[in-house]
Amino acid sequence: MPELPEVETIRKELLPHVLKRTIKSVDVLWDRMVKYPSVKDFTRQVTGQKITSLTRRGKYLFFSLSNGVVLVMHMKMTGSLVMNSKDTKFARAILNLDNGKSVYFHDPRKFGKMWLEKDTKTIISELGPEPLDKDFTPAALAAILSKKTAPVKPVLLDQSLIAGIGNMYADESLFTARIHPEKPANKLTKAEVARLHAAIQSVIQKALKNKGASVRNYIRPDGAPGNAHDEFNVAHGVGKDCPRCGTPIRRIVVRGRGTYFCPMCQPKN
DNA sequence: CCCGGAACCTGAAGGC
DNA sequence: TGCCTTCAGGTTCCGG
Repeated sequence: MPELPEVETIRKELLPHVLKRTIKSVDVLWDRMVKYPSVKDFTRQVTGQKITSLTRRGKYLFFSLSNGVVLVMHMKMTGSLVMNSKDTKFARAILNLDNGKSVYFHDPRKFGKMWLEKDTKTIISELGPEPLDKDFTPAALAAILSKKTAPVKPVLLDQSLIAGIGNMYADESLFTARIHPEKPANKLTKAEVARLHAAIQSVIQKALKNKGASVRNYIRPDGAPGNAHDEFNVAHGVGKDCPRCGTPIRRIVVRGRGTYFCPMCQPKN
């Protein structure tokens, strides 16, 4: 699924195609993917505007437009942005640019959304720090975890606490830090918090380097897959063995999320 | 506040 | 081969 590394890869690779381009027209092929305003008002406010910047926070993409409006996109589970796509079976919206290129919003599941905001603050203020932010220190993570009695995994997934981590990278981070996903967040030792902090950063950095993980429908703007899933240790690894100790990877459900871990390397106690 | 569950959707995978 | 059921998981919303 598109998490921070996937959305950042989309942003980086889309940028040269869209920066300073004018949106000549918009085709909305699935009306309900526009959260607000109405499709008609959305189209009116976007058409003819120049894209002045493309930024990201957590899993949200922000196209800043020359009229001051911000076009926000969220890929949810199966969304992707592809330049000049030939396969239009799952195209839900198309931005046609003045350089003759088009941005296709593909989304088989139709969970993805786009909408307009007056600035990025309305979204960013609801989000916690990003894993690679300067202010995401071990002490900051410790403060976040100490307030929660919930299992550590859903805390990592809470975007208002930390922005950008999804199911795959939560599992990978907990494996790397050798922490059981159901351990109560406020029960982690200082050493575990330090390991988890380092693990989150290294997992996200590695995934960025590998241009995201193509486990489901995620593809990059040029249509190519990412490679981060090649280096997964446990995520979606049922039927495989732990690369560290050889124990079969187990799948449990934590707060409704499929969760993969090594019962030997990540003991409950 | 906290939690569980449903809703949004449809392709893929598994069972029979 | 084909029908049916279940599963996937980001986010929001609703009820207990």
